[in-house]
Amino acid sequence: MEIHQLEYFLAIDKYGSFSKAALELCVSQSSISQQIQKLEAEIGTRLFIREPRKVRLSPAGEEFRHYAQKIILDLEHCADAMQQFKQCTADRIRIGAIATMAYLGFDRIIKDFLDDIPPSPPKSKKGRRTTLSIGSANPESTQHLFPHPQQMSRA
Amino acid sequence: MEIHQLEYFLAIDKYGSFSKAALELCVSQSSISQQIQKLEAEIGTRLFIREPRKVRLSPAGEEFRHYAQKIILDLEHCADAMQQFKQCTADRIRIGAIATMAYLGFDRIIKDFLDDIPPSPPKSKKGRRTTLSIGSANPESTQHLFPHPQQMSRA
DNA sequence: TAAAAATACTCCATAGGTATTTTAT
DNA sequence: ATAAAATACCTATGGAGTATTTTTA
Repeated sequence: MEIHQLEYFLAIDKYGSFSKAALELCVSQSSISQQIQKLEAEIGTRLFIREPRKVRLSPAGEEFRHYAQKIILDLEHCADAMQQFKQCTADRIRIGAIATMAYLGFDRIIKDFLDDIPPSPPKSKKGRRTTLSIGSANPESTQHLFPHPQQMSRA
Repeated sequence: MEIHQLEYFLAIDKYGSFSKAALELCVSQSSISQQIQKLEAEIGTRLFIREPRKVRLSPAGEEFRHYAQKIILDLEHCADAMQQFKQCTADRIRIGAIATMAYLGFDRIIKDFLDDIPPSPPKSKKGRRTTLSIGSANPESTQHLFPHPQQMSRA
């Protein structure tokens, strides 16, 4: 039994459809189908009754839903509770895109986003500042809009 | 976050050691180490404080344990609850072993086990009976101690 | 210096993808 | 005839293994 199988199960129940659930979860209908079959094989019975236009829960599925919801909810609570301990050892996110994206204002969107979030505290020697660079795959032509301190010229 | 990571986490907490947990779980110490690092990376903080002779929970780990136990317990309850729906579409288990195993009475052990469990109901046409065959990899020399009905001679 | 964890690789099982077929009204 | 699930087949991510190195009381 896997967490993603529980998530797939709940999404199918929510939409009454394997394909709708696939769209919602951004995975293929085939993957959903395979994972549910695997889950059903492990449990030893069908969880869904397949009808031509929709799927509904079998009695076993009804029972299973109860647990699936509880477990997924607990996982969320767990993730929430752990937030307070999260240590932001800031690293760099590199976003690659064709030049047209900058022309369309993609850089502006990112800069505005960065302006919205609180600046990371420049405390520890290991900690890094949030920075933003826009450039091409060729490092030479990269414009460092918000260069790391070490990379800034001493001018 | 994965279920096996929660299980690894709890085993380490139980034994105060990555290696002991690995033994208990029948996986390598390396796998335990990797999975815990992955989990810690996802959560954003260390769950264990590594000391030379033992590991203990960090404050985040203490908090995490609470959730991990709850989730694993729910998963067990779920599995238990689903037992009642299990449809035993009996299939065949093939156990391969060197000839010496039969000499040592392995076949007897299995036969005694089968005698202990209730016979599967020979109801549906798809249902199969529990059977036991002892033989070599060469099908010709296989002794069918409990052959399938179809395979029995008509004598 | 000796234990235990971390790391560097290698392998392979399997989740997920695309394309197609089956199924049931 | 059609919409949806199942299946066949392929790819690639990542879990697990072995061997080795690092760590610290």
